[in-house]
Amino acid sequence: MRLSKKGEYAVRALVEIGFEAHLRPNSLIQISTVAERTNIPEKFLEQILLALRNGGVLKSRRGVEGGYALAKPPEEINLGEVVRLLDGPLAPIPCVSATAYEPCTCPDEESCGLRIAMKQVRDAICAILDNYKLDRLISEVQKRRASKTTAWQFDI
Amino acid sequence: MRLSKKGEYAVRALVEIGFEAHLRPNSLIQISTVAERTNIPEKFLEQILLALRNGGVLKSRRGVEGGYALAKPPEEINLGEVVRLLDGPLAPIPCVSATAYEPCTCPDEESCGLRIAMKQVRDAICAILDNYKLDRLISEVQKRRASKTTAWQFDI
DNA sequence: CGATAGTCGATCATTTCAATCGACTTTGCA
DNA sequence: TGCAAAGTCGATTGAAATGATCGACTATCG
Repeated sequence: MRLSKKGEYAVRALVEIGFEAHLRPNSLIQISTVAERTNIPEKFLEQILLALRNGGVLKSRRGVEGGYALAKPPEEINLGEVVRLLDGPLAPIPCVSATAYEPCTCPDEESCGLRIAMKQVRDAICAILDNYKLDRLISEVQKRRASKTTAWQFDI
Repeated sequence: MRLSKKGEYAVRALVEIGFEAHLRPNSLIQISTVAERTNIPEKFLEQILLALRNGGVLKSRRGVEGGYALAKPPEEINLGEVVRLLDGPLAPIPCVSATAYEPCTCPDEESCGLRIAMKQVRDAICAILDNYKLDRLISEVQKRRASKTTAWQFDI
């Protein structure tokens, strides 16, 4: 039931890019900067950001002063979308996928026990990720980062 | 976020074995029979049943009239246990796994957005699978199989 | 023109997955 | 005792996915 590195890096990078957008609206951030800050191999990250761009989540500009930015406001980007873009369907098995259904090899899909259970798992995963908007995630992150720095700031 | 074939086959086979136990208590069922009924490659199924046996979910007897049966009552077998046995941890990423934690490459685990979101996913998956007992699953299956056959039986 | 930065396709090594093979052991029964 | 049925076990295989890297190309700005 693992998320791939691509899916993992995509979310981590997106949080960083969204964070930057929050600090400096209308700015662009470079692949190399994102790679540094997130600890993601730069060349690999390149592929991932490109996929996010082609999927309409990011926009980019080439050349000097170029870089990436969110293609839409963070409240319109949800994690389900992002993970699907890089990892494919969220469903644990294809016969319970709403977005990429494929039949199973079991004798009868209607009464298949595995399917009954995995349908519930799929629904639970989708309920979380399809409703997790980037703005909410970023504010969660911000809250935690803030409580780290202020911890010693007030401790004079 | 896929379940492997092993995990898939394990649950399907277990439902079949549990079903048999319900119909004929104290009986053993052969690999070949399970393979036929569930449409699972026999030699592959062999590996899986062996793992379930070594994991304490099934018991077996060799030789003539040998076969497999549940090692404990179906209300003591949960799907989380079964899936972990064949597929490893349920968590989407190792840094949110309770049973197999491993650190991440992100700069700060505490404030990592990916981790915040995936923790929730992990909890949701575990809440479902660790509480899904085999007896409940089997009765769900039975209900659906029954409604299939009686559909025409009453339709005289 | 030249530096910067994204784009794109190809390639690669490793691991995982799904499955199969063959030899072996245990068991029950004739 | 010997044979057939059935589980056990280790090795191997082929294919695919994964994670990553390389190098050439293109757009943009000053």
